[in-house]
Amino acid sequence: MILSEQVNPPEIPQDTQKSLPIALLRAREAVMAGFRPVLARHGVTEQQWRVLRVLSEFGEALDASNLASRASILPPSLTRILKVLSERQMVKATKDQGDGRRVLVSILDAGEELIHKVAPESREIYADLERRYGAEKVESLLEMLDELTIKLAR
Amino acid sequence: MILSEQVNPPEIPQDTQKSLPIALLRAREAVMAGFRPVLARHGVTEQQWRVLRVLSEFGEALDASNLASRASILPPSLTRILKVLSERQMVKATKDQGDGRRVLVSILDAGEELIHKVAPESREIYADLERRYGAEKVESLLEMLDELTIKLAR
DNA sequence: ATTTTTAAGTTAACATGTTAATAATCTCAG
DNA sequence: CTGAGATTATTAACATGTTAACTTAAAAAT
Repeated sequence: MILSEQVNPPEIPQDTQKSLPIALLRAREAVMAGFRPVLARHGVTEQQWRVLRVLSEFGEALDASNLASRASILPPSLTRILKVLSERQMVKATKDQGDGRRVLVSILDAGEELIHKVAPESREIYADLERRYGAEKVESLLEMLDELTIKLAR
Repeated sequence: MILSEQVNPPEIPQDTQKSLPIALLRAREAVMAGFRPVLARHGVTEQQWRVLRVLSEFGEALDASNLASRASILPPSLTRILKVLSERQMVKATKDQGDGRRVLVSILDAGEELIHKVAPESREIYADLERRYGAEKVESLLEMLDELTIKLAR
């Protein structure tokens, strides 16, 4: 046995965890871990869910760019997602009259139904999160994240 | 001109932005927007960079599970990433003697070189972030994110 | 010692992220 | 009115995320 043998490697990768991008990624994963099963049980992905939610909350048709921006999804991804959601009769995409480039997307009944079915469970997950982490802290964290996003958006 | 014409749609999707997962996603995107170009200029993706960084900081070989966990990358993704990094001679993967299931990954010279070339620019980006958002706030945000991650990890 | 169970990685299949190129349409200067 | 330039959406190509199935090897049980 050699005395100068190094000690066991540290369990905590200090520097790596001090990275803001990774901390954001891990936090997001931790939050979504509770939420994803609910969506999976209803047969939709997280991104499909975001698209439906934005459309439902906005209340009327949205063009693709706007929709992509609000749902934080890149245009190429949105194109594919809309293909799936259209086949499932959850949304409808039509060409804009007056501007042939734009595609107007609106939510259909099947989409609204899904929203209404998932919403209660979703609220429950969120409530549990606030119980565990603290509702005020959630609010505070949201503000800090928004501020960071805004200050870096240039 | 019709007077009852609706006003322009609001720029700010209130409800949608109150979602923690989306806020985390947007913040992460805002941070990475400054960082990604640096990595792209050096020919690596964000995830490849994370793998190299973990290996470099750890200082010795890591088995795949451990590496995946520390880099916040899922095992299937890691398998593919290691294939690429191995071809580029940036890492080396060998079977563990004594446990034939484990794969031990270590960083090679080309990998360390990349780290040393990118690190200065990386620090610069991070410094700029702290200038814009505030170094104390970054610290505070990191703590809150870590706490959230821990409290949800069950 | 053989069987059973666990554990570690990989592969498969599909969805999305990411960047660049392309297609289609609109705008506007000339 | 026309053609250059800008805008919107799609397509392409590759990388990663995500879950499940599968393979191999180690550990535990009988």
